[in-house]
Amino acid sequence: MSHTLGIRQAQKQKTRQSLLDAALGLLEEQSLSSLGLREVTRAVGVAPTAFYRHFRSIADLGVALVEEALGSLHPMIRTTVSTADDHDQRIERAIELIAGHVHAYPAHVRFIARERHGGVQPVREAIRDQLARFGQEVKEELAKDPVSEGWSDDDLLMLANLYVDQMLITASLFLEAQEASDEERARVAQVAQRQMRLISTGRHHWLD
Amino acid sequence: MSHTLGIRQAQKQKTRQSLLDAALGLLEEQSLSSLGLREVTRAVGVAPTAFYRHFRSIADLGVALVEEALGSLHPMIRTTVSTADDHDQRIERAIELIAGHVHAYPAHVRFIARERHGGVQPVREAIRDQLARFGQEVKEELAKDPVSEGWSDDDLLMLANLYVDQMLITASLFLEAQEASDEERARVAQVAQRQMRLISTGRHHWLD
DNA sequence: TGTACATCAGTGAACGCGCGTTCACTGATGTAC
DNA sequence: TGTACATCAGTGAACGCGCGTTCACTGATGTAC
Repeated sequence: MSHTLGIRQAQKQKTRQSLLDAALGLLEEQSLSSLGLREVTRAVGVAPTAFYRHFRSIADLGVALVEEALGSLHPMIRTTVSTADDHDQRIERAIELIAGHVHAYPAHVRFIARERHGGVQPVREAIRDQLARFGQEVKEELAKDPVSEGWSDDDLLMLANLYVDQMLITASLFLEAQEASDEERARVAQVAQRQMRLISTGRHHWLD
Repeated sequence: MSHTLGIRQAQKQKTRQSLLDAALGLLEEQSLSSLGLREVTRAVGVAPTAFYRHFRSIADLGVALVEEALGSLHPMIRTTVSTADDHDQRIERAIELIAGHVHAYPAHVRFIARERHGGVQPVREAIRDQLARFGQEVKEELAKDPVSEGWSDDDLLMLANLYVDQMLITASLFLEAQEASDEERARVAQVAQRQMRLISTGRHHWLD
């Protein structure tokens, strides 16, 4: 049978998760650097001092949120880049995947977009590290594609990071379009698709 | 002769500018949404209440900072995009211009990168509006280029916004590289140049 | 299974502090004659 | 040029409030026998 946590551990994890969830909710309308510890505990319904049983500080909680928001995305990104479809179909599915993710986890996406250049250094660094990993992973998948024959390692990474940044921009545009109409969302998808296609066109003629 | 402000008006503008400068300095290490009014007035050396003679709120000051940071950039961007050089030279000069701007106004650049997705809505909107203007202006300049023959208006704007986003990403990378070595800055410049060139390559083959 | 002790997640009072905003004020600058 | 009044940028005291952090605590859960 699977390892079962003790009652105490299970309850602790539950409270910790509540703190993360509450913080994420409160961050829809402010930045991490202005989020208060008491604000978070109040939202959860525990004493302010309980916070310290789980995190050293708000910055520490922020780093945990980065892991929660990006940690599980690595396999998803790998498969999306590597699937053996036609190139245009691959782009289309990538955009759909981003739209779906933004729809399912809008608060996480907003958090990453906001704190990527935000005022809390450890959180910025955690995001930068995760994005660098994405870049490496996309590069590795791109390297397997026959189109990449003759490409230098530097150029593959350059292209991979271009794709990663483009994904983030697209996610942030979908986020803005969330509260708008279906038409607006479709428009965002179409523009994002054509930008990706233009980059892809550049890729195919890079060594001309 | 030019219009001279009264002593009172001149002094008022000076204090206002001091508030903006002090705020920008304090924002190197935090976000606007956590910046305090008293913090700003303390840094300037005026009473907290003096703040209200110039701005309704910190958000209001933030909007003024957006104008200061981006307002004067419009002509600069137009000339950079439109100059009649060789395409590769144009890219090289654009990257140099960004590097120079980041070096001359690091705090302004950091402010825009940070608050573009930050926690203060009016500021986010002001930045979005300015960037949309940049997009339009770049589009208009691109339209004059013979390479754009046969392009739809939508596609021109799509490309223009791709360039604008790429400029911001590059600026933000230069900012991170500011405190690092010359080599690091050169590496950023090289990667940025090749990304721009790849986009440019896609542009030349878009209608193939 | 029952008992005696250890652990530790969450409590609640207390602290000193800086916050944003109000208000009536002052005194230098501006204006009308 | 001089005078008398108006304007208004900046002041300083006061307010109520929520903040982060400390501390000794409680009582349910865990562990050893």
